[in-house]
Amino acid sequence: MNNQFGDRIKALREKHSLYLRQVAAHLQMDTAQLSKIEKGVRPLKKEQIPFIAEILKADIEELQTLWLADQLYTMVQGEPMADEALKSVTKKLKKEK
Amino acid sequence: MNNQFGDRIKALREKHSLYLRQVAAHLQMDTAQLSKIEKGVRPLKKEQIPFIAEILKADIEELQTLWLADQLYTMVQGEPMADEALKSVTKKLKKEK
DNA sequence: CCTATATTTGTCAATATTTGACAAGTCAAA
DNA sequence: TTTGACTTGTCAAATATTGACAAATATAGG
Repeated sequence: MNNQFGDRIKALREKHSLYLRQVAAHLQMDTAQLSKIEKGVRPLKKEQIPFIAEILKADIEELQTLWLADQLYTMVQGEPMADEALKSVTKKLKKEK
Repeated sequence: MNNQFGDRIKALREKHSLYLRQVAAHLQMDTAQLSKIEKGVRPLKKEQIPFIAEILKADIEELQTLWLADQLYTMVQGEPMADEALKSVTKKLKKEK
């Protein structure tokens, strides 16, 4: 499966005993939307990560990583050359730094 | 920059002394479109990779890799957690095999 | 069982994005 | 200065995404 981000924010929300309603309000969306985000049915907007990190008292970078990883995984899954491509991108990033 | 795929198919096309017109016809698109694809302005459809590989006598897997790498790079560029996310996806792929 | 509240799922119009097609432009060689 | 190759710009049509709401389901307390 492939919803690390959603699973994580759901776990954090429950850990803090918050209702969808409360978190959703903080993000200015309705509970239905947030529910779908937790389930991985819909994506959260990148710009909203800091807000959700704030209310869940989570590390922004952790959530950014999970969020990106989900996107990348969706893109490479089932691709025969996934490994090669990932390696190539990693290498290219290193060079640029 | 970020157009390995386009650069490669352009180089191959020139190596074989083919006109845009000829390659485009084989892909059932017009030359303007293919020109943009070579320049990286527009993406080639994934399903078309085998066709372009055929006419350019290229290795399908090579082109698939470049194509995917371009997509991935576009997705991670400028992201602070790009490295972490790439590593995590690579790891996840390994586990699944 | 009934009721209340939380969550999930379905739907759909509005909005945004991508695509395909064509016109018009530049450029280089003859 | 004409011709052919390539590039760029534009725009309507096709697709995809989003936001909002209604309805269904799940869960807990009386």
